[in-house]
Amino acid sequence: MAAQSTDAKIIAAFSDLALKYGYQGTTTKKIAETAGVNESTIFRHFKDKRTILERIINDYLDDVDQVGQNFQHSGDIVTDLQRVADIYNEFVQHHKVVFLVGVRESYQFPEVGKALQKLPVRFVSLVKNNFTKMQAEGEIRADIDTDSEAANFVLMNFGNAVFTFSYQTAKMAIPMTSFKSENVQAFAAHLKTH
Amino acid sequence: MAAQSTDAKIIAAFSDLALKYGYQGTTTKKIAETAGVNESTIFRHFKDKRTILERIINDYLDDVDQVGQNFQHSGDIVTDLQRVADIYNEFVQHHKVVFLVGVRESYQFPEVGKALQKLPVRFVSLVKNNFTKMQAEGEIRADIDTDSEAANFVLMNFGNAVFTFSYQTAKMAIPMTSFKSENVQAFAAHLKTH
DNA sequence: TATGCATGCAAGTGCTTGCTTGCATAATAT
DNA sequence: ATATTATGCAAGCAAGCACTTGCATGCATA
Repeated sequence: MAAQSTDAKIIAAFSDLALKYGYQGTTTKKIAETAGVNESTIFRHFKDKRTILERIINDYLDDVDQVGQNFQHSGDIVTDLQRVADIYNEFVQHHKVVFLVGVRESYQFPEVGKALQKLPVRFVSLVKNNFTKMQAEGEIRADIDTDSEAANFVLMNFGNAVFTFSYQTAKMAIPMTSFKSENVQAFAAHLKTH
Repeated sequence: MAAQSTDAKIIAAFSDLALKYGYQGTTTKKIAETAGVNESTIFRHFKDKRTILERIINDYLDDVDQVGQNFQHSGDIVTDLQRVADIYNEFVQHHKVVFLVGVRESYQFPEVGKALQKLPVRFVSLVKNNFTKMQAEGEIRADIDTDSEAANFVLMNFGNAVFTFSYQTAKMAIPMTSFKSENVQAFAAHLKTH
């Protein structure tokens, strides 16, 4: 294990705790314990607690405008939507602190709420463009409303992500492999030209 | 406006604030101000802050096992799913405090998390039963996987509910009328026998 | 060897939180 | 009329919070 910088240790501890207890429930004392660092050290590295979150948000902001940018259009609707679901899921997992704080505590962090809004916007347009292309190719039906379908698909992925985080302890969450092979597959099959 | 009992005023104030600021962000001082009641009065009516929430959870629990019980099967898939979406939405609106605290702060309230899990379970089975019946009637396709379709529909409604609450200030939320006439309609149309 | 930097440690500060207490007052029920 | 009940009010308490400060210590660099 590579030696972690103090900054990194603090951010890792903060992230761990924020997932479990939320931002408000994450105290600087607990961050210090978890990071194996003195509490005062935290404030030598970060002006205040909020600044730790802001650093994490900045990482997210660096990524969000590029997500799905290198998406590979396969020509098959099922494959494509499964890829999109994967990209969405990986992005959310990678930025789960921002995602969860945004969903849970955006009333405290308008900035996080605003930042998070970019996600559905980007994915809806990604999916919608894909649908339009596939309609032209004759892969999917011409008579569908691409706006509604794209919104539905993103809502489904969003719902699944929130559901997974909220209920992961309860074994109710759908494993990603099943979500793709069953749920996404079922959704995609309906769009296919027949 | 009918004179509200002190209990009711406190619960109403708590609910208002919990929606805006979450449970942790709802202080007894603010509850008192909002309810127009002295802070000490709160503790004469409720053992502690948590008990206020518990009262609200009990109301939810009284309802959740009966939701959708009097659902009227119309025979038309679009109509039926629109009705289900309505029932889901009304239930969530009516119990939004439990819904939101459950989504946001279930790590603090395992009881709320557990209580909330009943919702998707109930709706999935409601929708699935409906699908099975409609397949027998020839209204919807026989070759669909009713489990996946029901899960997708509930995920979509859940996602939309969370999304609406999180982003209602940002004008990004989908109005319920559009959600029904466009999103639900698109979903349902795919299931129909052709 | 000397200098600077990052950290630990211990103490503490001011604020907010949930919650309590004792007493005065007014309305309500008997 | 008397007793009971509900409330307001003011003060306060213990705990937890984010954050600060001063000093000692070790480590790396010059």
